[in-house]
Amino acid sequence: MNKNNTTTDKHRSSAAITLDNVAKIAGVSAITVSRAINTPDKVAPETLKKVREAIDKTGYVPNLLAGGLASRSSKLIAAIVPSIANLVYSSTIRLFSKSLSKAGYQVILGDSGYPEVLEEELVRTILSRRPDGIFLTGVDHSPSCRNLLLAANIPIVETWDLTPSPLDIVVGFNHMDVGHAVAKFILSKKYNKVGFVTANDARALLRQRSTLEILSQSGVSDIYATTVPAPTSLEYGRIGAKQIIEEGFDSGVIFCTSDTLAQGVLAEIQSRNISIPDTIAVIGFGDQVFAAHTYPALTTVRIDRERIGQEAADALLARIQKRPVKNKIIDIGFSIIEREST
Amino acid sequence: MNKNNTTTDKHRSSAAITLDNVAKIAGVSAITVSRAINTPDKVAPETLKKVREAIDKTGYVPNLLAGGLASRSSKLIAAIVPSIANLVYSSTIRLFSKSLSKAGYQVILGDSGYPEVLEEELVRTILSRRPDGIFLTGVDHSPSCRNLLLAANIPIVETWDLTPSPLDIVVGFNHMDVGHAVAKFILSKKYNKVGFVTANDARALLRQRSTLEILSQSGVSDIYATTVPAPTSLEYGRIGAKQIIEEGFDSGVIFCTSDTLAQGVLAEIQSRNISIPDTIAVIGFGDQVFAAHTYPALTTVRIDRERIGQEAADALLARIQKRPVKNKIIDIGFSIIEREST
DNA sequence: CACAGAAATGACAGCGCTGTCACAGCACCA
DNA sequence: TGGTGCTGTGACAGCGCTGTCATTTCTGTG
Repeated sequence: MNKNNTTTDKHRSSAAITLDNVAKIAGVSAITVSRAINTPDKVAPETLKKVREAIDKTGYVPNLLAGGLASRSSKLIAAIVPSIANLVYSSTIRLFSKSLSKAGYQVILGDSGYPEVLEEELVRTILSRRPDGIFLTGVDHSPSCRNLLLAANIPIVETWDLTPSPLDIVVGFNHMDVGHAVAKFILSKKYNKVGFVTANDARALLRQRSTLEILSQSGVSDIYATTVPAPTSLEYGRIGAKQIIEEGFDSGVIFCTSDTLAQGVLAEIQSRNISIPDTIAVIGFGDQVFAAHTYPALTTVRIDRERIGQEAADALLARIQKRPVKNKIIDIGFSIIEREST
Repeated sequence: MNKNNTTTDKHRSSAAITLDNVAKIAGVSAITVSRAINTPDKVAPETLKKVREAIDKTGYVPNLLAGGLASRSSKLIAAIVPSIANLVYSSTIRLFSKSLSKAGYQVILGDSGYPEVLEEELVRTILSRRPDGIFLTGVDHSPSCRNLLLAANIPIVETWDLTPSPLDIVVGFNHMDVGHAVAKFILSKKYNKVGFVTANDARALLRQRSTLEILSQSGVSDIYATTVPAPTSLEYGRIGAKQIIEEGFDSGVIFCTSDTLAQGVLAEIQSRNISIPDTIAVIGFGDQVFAAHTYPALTTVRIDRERIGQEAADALLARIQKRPVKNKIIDIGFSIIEREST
């Protein structure tokens, strides 16, 4: 309330504490305070002590807007995800943030899940903060976005998918391979009919299509499929299951493109008093934390979401610190986890 | 690749496009470009057109670090939440971000859910970005945090709880009232035994305690309670239910401090082939999107999480724009939604 | 037709920090 | 004893933008 304004000089009001104030109090120059904060090993121990005391006394909080402008490094990493309210992405982002914060970077999130906001607009907004790197979900971007992104001249990591020609680095897995693997799993179990509850999302649809591909090659033709809106929810899982059951699906296996959908499918089946997995089996996707604990426990495709975040952070840091990046294409793979629902 | 660097003047490399570049191309001064971007109605239509063309041609993206430094307004709002991977908070944050982005503000998230990171440290980091306002979850902050926050001299909104003495503004509901209301609901249903699966979190514990208070006043003494770690998960719901059932709880109602826990409780009960709600009834908390669609549909306490985000954004904007704030304490209330699980 | 007042534009300084270069002081070795 | 190289510190300019005030041009009115 009162210990501000050492110099009531200017017409601008309520002077916040600046580097200069701290420097004056510590009896050193501003640049020394800067070094004491950012590269303390380049400052003599006694000087450091004086500076630290001055900082404590004043309650100085550095201004990273100014720092970023001067150093041309904002210490900000942008991440664009389809929805922060989707657990699928949040566990990845959580590890991503955590790894980066250890290195002194902060993550700023952009939510691309609002159809009314153009992706390009979002990217512009984000880039105006001058992030030192950017995390993207997916590998499909509009040409204008690609241009913006490339012009920004910062490290980029695309995630959740794979492409032979990433903008910079890509960390993900092959959705077609997932589809094929699930198809083989289904075939090995000799289910007579196969149902699909698929979210209306490019990657989910690809997984479904590639499952179907192998299935029809192998002569499995009793297929019941429905597409539900993205993002997935338990409700849409129930609706999807209801649909295919009413179309005549009465036994076999249902492959859902997310564990959340699968959870809804389980509920719908149970509400009809149909036994799982004896009459209808269910396969999810993602291996969310809850998948192992539903009743019955869910057979699903495990994706190491945390690892995506970790690898993305590592790759970005390597690029930023101009260390060599071993691999521009990082495939984290997947595995089928068999539990009680099949 | 080539249309950069109009002036290869300095030793600094790879010149990005700046306001000055755009101004030169448009044949106006830098400040006019600034106005064309920020206050277009103060610029003549023809000038605006010229400037817009120059911006399009160059692909100029404003630098908000510089802008924020000069204008002393970062257009950034900080939000501190226990975990971005928790849907309870993410739906609030989503609406909060959305409302603010319409007004030209961006939200930067801080995750306070890592016990190894001190809250004070988090707040410092966030404040170093010079946000124009801050969103806090909960009303309990360490004294050092309060000081930091107050010294920042920016609008603050605390959420998810109520207090007679907010730092600035508070948007939430009364957890004790929730407990009382649930107790009355339980009494009205005449359950003989009451179980609690409670997350180890201050607000959840308060809800449980206040439920218990009314219950014991009314002579209900057959109580089975267990506390599970926060954040809540389906798994802990199952574990909690298992515990109280093994302690002898065989009929009545279980009140869970989150819908996620309740979902786990449902699963555990079903896995034991106990009928819901005839033998054991279940009450959740939060009314998450899935609550209406579980099997059986979950009776729960509805909290309008989106409204918390909306009101918080509105209040913050009012403060920032120096409009009067009608109410510093905003109680959004709650309601009990009765479904099939009771 | 002169002049007040609004509308449109520009010049300039400075927001708070850091990169760069310069320099003082000191230990060490031939 | 002089030079070499290191450590610690400071002066200075400038990052890219906007607040402020000054200036010019364009209305409309009596």
